Amino acid sequence: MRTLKYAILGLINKSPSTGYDIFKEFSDSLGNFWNAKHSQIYPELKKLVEEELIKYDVVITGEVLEKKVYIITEKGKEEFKSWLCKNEEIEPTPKDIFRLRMYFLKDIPKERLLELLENQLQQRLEKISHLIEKRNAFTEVPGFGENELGDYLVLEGAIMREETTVQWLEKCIELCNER
Amino acid sequence: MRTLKYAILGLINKSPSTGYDIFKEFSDSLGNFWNAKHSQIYPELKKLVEEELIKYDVVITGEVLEKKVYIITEKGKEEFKSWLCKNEEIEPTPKDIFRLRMYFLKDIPKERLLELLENQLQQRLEKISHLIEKRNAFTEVPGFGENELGDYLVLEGAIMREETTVQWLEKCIELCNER
DNA sequence: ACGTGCATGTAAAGCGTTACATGATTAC
DNA sequence: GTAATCATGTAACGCTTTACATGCACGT
Repeated sequence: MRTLKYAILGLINKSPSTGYDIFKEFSDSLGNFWNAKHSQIYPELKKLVEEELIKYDVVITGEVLEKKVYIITEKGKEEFKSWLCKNEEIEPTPKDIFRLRMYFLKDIPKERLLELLENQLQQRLEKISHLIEKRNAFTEVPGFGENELGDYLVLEGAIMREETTVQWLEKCIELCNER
Repeated sequence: MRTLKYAILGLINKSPSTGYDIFKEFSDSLGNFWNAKHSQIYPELKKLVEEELIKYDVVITGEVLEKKVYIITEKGKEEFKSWLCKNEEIEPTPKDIFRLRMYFLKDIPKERLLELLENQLQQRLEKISHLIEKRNAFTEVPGFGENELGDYLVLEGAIMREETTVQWLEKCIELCNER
């Protein structure tokens, strides 16, 4: 499916980037729905150059450090946009180790079970507060056509998703506390 | 991390199963948070036998068809329960191709964008109705200690997750329709 | 001077999907 | 009879993570 290919192509399409820039973006906002390590990014960039979807300029930082700033080609733009407009089946539900554990909760002692649930809850709450901070950086909701709409929507989606997870965890705690 | 190992171990711990049984369970309720193809299951079963966490009896179905019914060993039970009680960091947000597309929505023509969103919405709604049917099979909410509590909780979690996705899609449609 | 971050790569191992292969059972 | 399902496996490929490897730039 080569999804990483299109994720990278999309980022370079937004603005010229180095491999390291792309890596950073995956730990930032994009991390809410895609990510990759640098060991996957650099070989993929090489491949994209071979396919003539991107090219690069070498830029010097400081005295000698060379970095490759990638830019998208016309061919790359076309291929990216054609991918972007494709329809798709919804994906199978993503794997989730914690839910797998909960499926087997009968074999967890009650006290331990509640500890595990509380711990997850705390971690999720912390994550939400980070996400909300990010949302606060938007002074207002972007309108259609504005650059930031994509960023805003996926951030909003991440917050909604996390809040629902919290509600689910609270429900689990409630049901496990019942007699 | 060997998560598949523990998923399989947990299933065999619940009740003796063949490889095919396990495969079926992954397409059923478990599919909401874990799955595997038979090509991954059979080699894993072999490995678990080598590790002495499970063993099997050969049972004849019909005239000649042999099937291997796996059962968990004491060692297997111990290792499974020890895994089950382990605490864990929350996982990075799962990858989601559709959200990746939405992040880049600026490059999708408005009409096409709305088509894509509506299509996702329909698929999610259908999925929800299947999940709700399954929930209806529970005549009442299982209490703590009952066998079905795990099943119920992860099903409930799946429904909540899907409903939130629908709300998010509706929000996307609304914001993309503005002005 | 030293630590953190910037910057780029390769290698090996693990995980997952698709395809290749085969054959019996059961319900219609 | 024939189609769907039960039943079990291997091989090849692709994607992802962890580890190996190196070195500069910049702020304090």
